[in-house]
Amino acid sequence: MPEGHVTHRLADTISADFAGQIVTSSSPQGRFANEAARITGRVLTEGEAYGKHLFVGFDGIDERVHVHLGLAGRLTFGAGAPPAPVGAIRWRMSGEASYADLRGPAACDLLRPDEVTALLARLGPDPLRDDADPDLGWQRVHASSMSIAALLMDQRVAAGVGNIFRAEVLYRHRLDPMMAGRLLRRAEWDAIWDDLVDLMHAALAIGRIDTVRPEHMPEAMGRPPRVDRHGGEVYVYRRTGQRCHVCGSVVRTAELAGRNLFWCPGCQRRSRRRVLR
DNA sequence: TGTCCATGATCAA
DNA sequence: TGATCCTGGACAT
Repeated sequence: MPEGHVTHRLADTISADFAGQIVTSSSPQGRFANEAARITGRVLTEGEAYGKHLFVGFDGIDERVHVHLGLAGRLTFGAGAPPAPVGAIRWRMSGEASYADLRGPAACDLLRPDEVTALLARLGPDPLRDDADPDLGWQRVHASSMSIAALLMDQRVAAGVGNIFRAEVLYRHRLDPMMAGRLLRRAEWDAIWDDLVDLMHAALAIGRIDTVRPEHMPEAMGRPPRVDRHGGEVYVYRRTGQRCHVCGSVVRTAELAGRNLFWCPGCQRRSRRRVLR
């Protein structure tokens, strides 16, 4: 259940809980058994995240563990010695005082440095990383006739952005999701990028995605709190059929490239700008 | 107990 | 565009 802030948070937790410690590594489910065995007895150096990809390094071995949670994956932590495995645990790692369990990842591999390099070459700038260059994202957006909604899900445009940040950032900038990328102005992209940097850092710090501005928060508008199951206050994500907090229009949804897209037809108008169908 | 669904991405056609 | 993979939670039966 991850967008980029989750992966970065996990990387930070791994570093905080295990860095400098000799770890024990296993694969109760079995599919990562050979690789996991090579980790046991090594000192963990650090966890690091690029977009939705998580890397874990160890002393004395060039390869790094690479994890991508996909839709279903989750990485959880516990204190003390690990209990008997419950469910399908692909990778279990334990340190001096805690353990981590990985379930259902889309990817869990041991990658050589050249493989890591190749993987990172497929990623665009990550709003959560200081080394990100938003111009690389702009180049793709500016050159594309695809919708801005589709482009924001492209990890080469902005690594770590997922369905929630996509929907919410488009809402916050009042953009029609189906507007072609090439019709976006540079200033609009820069504003989107800056907003992603802010929103994703806030989500990283808080551990949930909040995108609603103070003046639109339920308390400020005299309404009861409305926190989505994902854990945050949002404008349109998964609010199909409910009224927009700002203009009162009914929030809509449509499937786009196999994912649910949410938007407010009142605030995100098909404006004077030409848009895709 | 079963089905559908999810903050994702890849692959074949 | 559709099928597929991964796991577990929500919901229906």
